[in-house]
Amino acid sequence: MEEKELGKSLDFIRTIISEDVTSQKNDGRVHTRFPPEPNGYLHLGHAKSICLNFGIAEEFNGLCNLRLDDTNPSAEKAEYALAIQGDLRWLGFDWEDRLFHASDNFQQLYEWAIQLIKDHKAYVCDLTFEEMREYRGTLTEPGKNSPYRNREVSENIDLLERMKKGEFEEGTKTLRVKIDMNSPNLNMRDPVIYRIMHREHPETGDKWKIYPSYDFAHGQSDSLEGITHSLCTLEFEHHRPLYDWFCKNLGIHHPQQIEFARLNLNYTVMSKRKMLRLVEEGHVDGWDDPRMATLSGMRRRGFTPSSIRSFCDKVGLAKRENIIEMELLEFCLREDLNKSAHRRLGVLDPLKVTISNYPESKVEELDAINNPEDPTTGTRKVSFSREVFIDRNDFMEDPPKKYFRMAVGKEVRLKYAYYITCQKVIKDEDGKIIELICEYDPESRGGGTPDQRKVKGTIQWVDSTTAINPEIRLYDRLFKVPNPDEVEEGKDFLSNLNSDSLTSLSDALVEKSIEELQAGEPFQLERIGYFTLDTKAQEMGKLVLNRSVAMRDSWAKKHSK
RNA sequence: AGCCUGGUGGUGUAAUGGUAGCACAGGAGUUUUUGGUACUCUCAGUCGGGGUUCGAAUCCCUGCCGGGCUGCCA
Repeated sequence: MEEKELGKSLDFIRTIISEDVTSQKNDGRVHTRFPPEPNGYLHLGHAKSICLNFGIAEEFNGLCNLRLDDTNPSAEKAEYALAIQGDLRWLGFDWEDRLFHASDNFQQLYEWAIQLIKDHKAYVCDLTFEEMREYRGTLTEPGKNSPYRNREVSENIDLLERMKKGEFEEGTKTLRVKIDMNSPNLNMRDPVIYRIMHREHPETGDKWKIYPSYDFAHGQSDSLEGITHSLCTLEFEHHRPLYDWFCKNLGIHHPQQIEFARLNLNYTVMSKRKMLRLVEEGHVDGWDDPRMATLSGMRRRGFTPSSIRSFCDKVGLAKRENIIEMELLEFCLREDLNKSAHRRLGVLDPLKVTISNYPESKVEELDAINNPEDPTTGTRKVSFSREVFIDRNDFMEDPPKKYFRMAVGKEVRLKYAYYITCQKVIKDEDGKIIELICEYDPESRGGGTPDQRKVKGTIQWVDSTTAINPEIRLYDRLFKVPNPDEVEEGKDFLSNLNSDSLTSLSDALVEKSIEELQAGEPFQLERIGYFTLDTKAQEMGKLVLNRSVAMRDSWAKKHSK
């Protein structure tokens, strides 16, 4: 990652941090953290937070921790914790030996709860869910104090200890903190800081029967880890007064919470809840479906870590709600892959071309450039013979004016091979074109002629004697509309699903060298797009190509209007 | 409804009282053995209304619009 250049304008968070460093707040130290809850897979929205937290740490010579925010064992699993670390490493970030869990602090949090009780600032409450809701008041009306609010310190301690031991049923008691039932901020109306949960925890097993809430664990974990700037998304804004309240009343190191707007991408969904529905109801192939905005899905689709980091850098950072256009993501991928991906030849919809003046049994090896953007990658051999295949849409019987590709009587270049001219079109009984009879110019070997004559069209092809036939999957946006949440009365986001988001091609032909590639390794099929081999298919011994993103196509764009 | 928060081209983001800039998208062109890439040019914006000021995207007032909050989720 490159350093932020001095003099470049900083976003509002970096501005705050840089001022703090200048004023020697926290002794000029910068320490951030990325704190996912291990209850699902990481997605692009997390990537924004990851790049922010790790990026800032690096730019300010600080540190960034990974913390698993595991305060609620009902949905959290070790499997997720592992996947999170894998995705993070894949993205290219390193937390060294600083992997922490909120659960590492359960004992300390418990002691702090006792301290709050002794300070008359916390109490055990017997109100049920329903009662508590009634007592809380509403957005416009104040709440009223719980009848249990003034229990004796000793009784509170006794009750909390028994809650901890598991003497009470779930939902029968909570530990609440005594703040202000009249506060306009509902989070301050005596929030619950411990609830009873008779549940195994992935880290602490059955040791605890009570678990701290997010509000009671997050700021304190930040504090214990020596975090200086606690960056989170906007919906935690109303929790900041609570965050501050705990640090102040516990008298502990007080990190600064700063909120930023979360990332939204059009034509997709970015919440765990909605993604979970897509997975559970079978609308996609799993969390790592290549159409999903999860990091695992994007990895399988063929996104590179650096393209995602570049994207996160470009989306900017502010407090206003935003919906980023998919085009920016695609741009970042193409920008990266154009420079790094090797080129290969393939045709999605093969059309046979017989070169009538090419010797029957001759097969020759031609040189093809691996990457014109990087000459050091050299060339490879591709075979050529009398019978090759081109893409069906590279031929037209009645071409429009500026059509540069093949048509009867027109000369085109087969890339890296020869100039050919179509003489004749062969059709089946239904009138479908099944073969083109062409003649080649032996002088044009390699794609150029001694007389330097120009051909406007250059098309890709594959040789019939060596081509292989993998399955090719093309992906489109998952939803038909930019904002899937915009729905008619009575419908939900699933009604906006794009039923054509996956297209599988079975007839495609590609050059043989592709079977030697590793899953995940990006390559370009010239003029078609960037691809990678599907991981899951490769594990099963099948060759499946996922298209990561199509090439920009200004011709198609113009002619679709 | 109350509280909090935010409004800059189509999208996103800068400018912190002094030339409204950058990127993506869109349009036009040059180069090209990818209708790709690269390069050039171009379109397009301060939510409305008042005020303060020599000067306002920026400060004040007011209206409008968006988002968040009534979990023992995070």
